[in-house]
Amino acid sequence: MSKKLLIVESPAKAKTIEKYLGDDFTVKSSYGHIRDLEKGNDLGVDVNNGYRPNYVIPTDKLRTVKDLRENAARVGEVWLATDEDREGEAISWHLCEVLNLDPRTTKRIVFHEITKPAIQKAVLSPRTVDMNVVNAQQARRVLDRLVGWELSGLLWKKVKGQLSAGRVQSVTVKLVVERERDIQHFKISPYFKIVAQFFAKNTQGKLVTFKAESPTRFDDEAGAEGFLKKCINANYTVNNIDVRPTRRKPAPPFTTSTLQQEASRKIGYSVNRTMSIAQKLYEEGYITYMRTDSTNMSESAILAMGAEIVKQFGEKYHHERRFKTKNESAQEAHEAIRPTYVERQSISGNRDEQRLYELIWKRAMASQMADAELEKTSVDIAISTHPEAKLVAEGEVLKFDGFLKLYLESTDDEEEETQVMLPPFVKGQVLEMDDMTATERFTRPPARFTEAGLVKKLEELGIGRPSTYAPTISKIMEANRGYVVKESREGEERVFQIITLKNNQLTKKTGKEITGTTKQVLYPSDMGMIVSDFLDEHFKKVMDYGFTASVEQEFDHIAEGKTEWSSMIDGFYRPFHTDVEKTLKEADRASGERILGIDPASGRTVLVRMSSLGRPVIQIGTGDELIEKEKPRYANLRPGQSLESLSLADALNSFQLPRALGEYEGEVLEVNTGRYGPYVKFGSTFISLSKGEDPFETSYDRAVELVKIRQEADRPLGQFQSVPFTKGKGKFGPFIKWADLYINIPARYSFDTLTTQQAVELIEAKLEKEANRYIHHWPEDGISVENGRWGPFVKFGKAVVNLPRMDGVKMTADQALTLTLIDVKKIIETELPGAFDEKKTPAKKGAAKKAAPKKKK
DNA sequence: CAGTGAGCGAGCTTCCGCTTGACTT
Repeated sequence: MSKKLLIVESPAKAKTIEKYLGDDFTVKSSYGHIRDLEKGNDLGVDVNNGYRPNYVIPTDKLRTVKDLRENAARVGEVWLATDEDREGEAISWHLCEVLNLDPRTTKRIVFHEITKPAIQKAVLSPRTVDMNVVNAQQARRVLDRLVGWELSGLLWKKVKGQLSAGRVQSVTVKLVVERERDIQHFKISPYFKIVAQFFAKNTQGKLVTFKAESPTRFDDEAGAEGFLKKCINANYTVNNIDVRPTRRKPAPPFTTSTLQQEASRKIGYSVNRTMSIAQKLYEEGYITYMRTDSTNMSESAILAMGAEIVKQFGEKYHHERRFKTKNESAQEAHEAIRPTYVERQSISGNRDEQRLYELIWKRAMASQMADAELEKTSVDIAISTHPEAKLVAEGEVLKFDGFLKLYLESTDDEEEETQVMLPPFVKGQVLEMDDMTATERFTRPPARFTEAGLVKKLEELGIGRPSTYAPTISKIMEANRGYVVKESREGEERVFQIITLKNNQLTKKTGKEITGTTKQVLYPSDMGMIVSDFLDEHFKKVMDYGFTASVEQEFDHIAEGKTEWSSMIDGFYRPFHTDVEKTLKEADRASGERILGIDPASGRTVLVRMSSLGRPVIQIGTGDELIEKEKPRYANLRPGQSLESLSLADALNSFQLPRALGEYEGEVLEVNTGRYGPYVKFGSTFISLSKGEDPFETSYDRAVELVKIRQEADRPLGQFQSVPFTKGKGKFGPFIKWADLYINIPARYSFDTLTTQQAVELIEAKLEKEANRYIHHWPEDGISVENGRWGPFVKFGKAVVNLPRMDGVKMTADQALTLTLIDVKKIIETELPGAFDEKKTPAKKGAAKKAAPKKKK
């Protein structure tokens, strides 16, 4: 009975595989990597000694490793079944190192799909760890550390502390910066397009209208007007009819990147949201693994989908397809993202989960369905008075829907034309025109990236991996040192000309439209631009979009055993490190400073720059202009302004704050902007302006309105247990404040007309819930066992302690009820050793525990 | 919470890629 231990990367996978393998194997998970380069003050790599890596087990992996060691000791043999890609091979090798296994003899198996036949087959042909592939991973890891650590360290000295740089994140930021500049420098030019509206009879003999457009466009109004003038008193005849059958093919099933794009376009999810919902679906067993670069599906899945399509739609709709992954950097360790059981058309779960699942199901099914067949019609219309010109009407008819029955891939282009059906025509047919218009249009600058659009670009460039797309996007948008911000901005009004020809009369008018409106798109911050420019100037090679692709090729050579990994790293590192040293010595601090001109009032220099706090600032007066001990005047940038594009006039405008608005009820009213955004000051009370409100525009009336709202909110609504309560609107929506308690007001109540009676009900309900929160409560010990979102947990002062698991399973509330104070103290003692030794207050313990992981390197 | 921002300058920060659970508004 020599049982075997099989180690995979994902616990969800472990569960499934254990089911397929039967009693011979125990299957455990490594939860990804188990060792990493040491994270100290040095590089964690010995650059003077063949780049020897210093690997350690991170503290949060100690438990996993301990568990694996115990399991390994219990069995006769350990098998490694980590993913078949560079990282997976390395994890297997690290497991050998940590579990004292010989990599030359330890059995290593791989599967690209988690199906019973695939796994049973894999077990029959084990191999051993491929050290060449492991070395390619070590090279990847070491290179990323050297680049990341040295560039970040340089930024701390030349720009600001806390900043980060790396092979992936820095070019990602550069993409956003360059796109923004392309947009800023784009020259919008107007043109006129000509569209005529005609009448014709449809197949039922009913008169309908259709549109035809001139293929020629005009650069100016005179040209467009000339065209229309020429059409006065013209006759229009059908000159040529071109009918062309076309086909459309379904897109391949989802990879991580395409899932993120479509979930963003079709249901508006951020990449993070998509991934966390997909993770949930995966853990529930509804879909295959969600971090993949492959469009391949298992044979059994292809068969099952075929059967389902035939069953639901008939044989005609079925077309078996196998998709080749186009992306060169793909490592294809997993399948495409597909439903595990195609018969399951919908799932239980919350709305988000259902919508994402439905998207995945449809996309996978559609990929095995027949082409859609269309008929495209193009009709040329001759103009009697204008023989060298023509108008063209285009239409499209769907002859057979095929895969479109289920799924149509979206595009980023907003101006997606919907299908137009044309009436039937015969050659020579005379058409009656309703009107013809020349409308002024404008060339459009490239669009800013959405999160998912940026992921798409990264994938095209081979930068980053499926598991890192979402974290990379989050990284560059991090709150305090964001290089990139996601924002929606309002557009501007634009006037355009319209010339109409109707009843042989020309008329002109102007129209208005809003242009440049954006929704949840990525803008570079000032810091993003400064850092990106700095790195680009001094590290051309690393900042080149092709850098990752070229080092990937070198990693491939290592994996094939053609190159020794440390010599590859040496070839990169020597010149790179020289550049770092040189930049450190020679480069100026990067502050993005720009002189805007002279302040007419004082005659002093006006400039913008990044302050040492990492905030952009406008400054008046510098160096010699200031008299002794005098400080320059400072002002902040307003939302939407940037260091790079701020004008002198806008800069001077910002010095209008603080602005006195007058008096109200004998108190001074003033508007200003502070650390927490713009506010109105009323005597000694501060009232924040609502989001997007411009302090430069705030009127006296608006300020009084805000004061009144505040006074209203502060007026007690009533009393409960002789303690007054008030209502207000906060970060998390409307609330009632009673004593120290904040109680959310649910949407079913009307905030404005909330009665005292209703408020009391809400307070009572909250108190009731608070009471139920505790499973045990020992206030004198500062200990409680409470019901949390993830089940029961122990609270010790401010510290949170998890209850021990039984075979990895969490304790239920009922089980927690049986715990005594002694039991709970023991649990705390194990988790927080020495918690009861000294005479420290529980609160201090909590603080100490929180600080601990940071200090321990 | 509410007008900072050089100047003097301790000691801190950081990478990419695998994974999940984290934790108590």
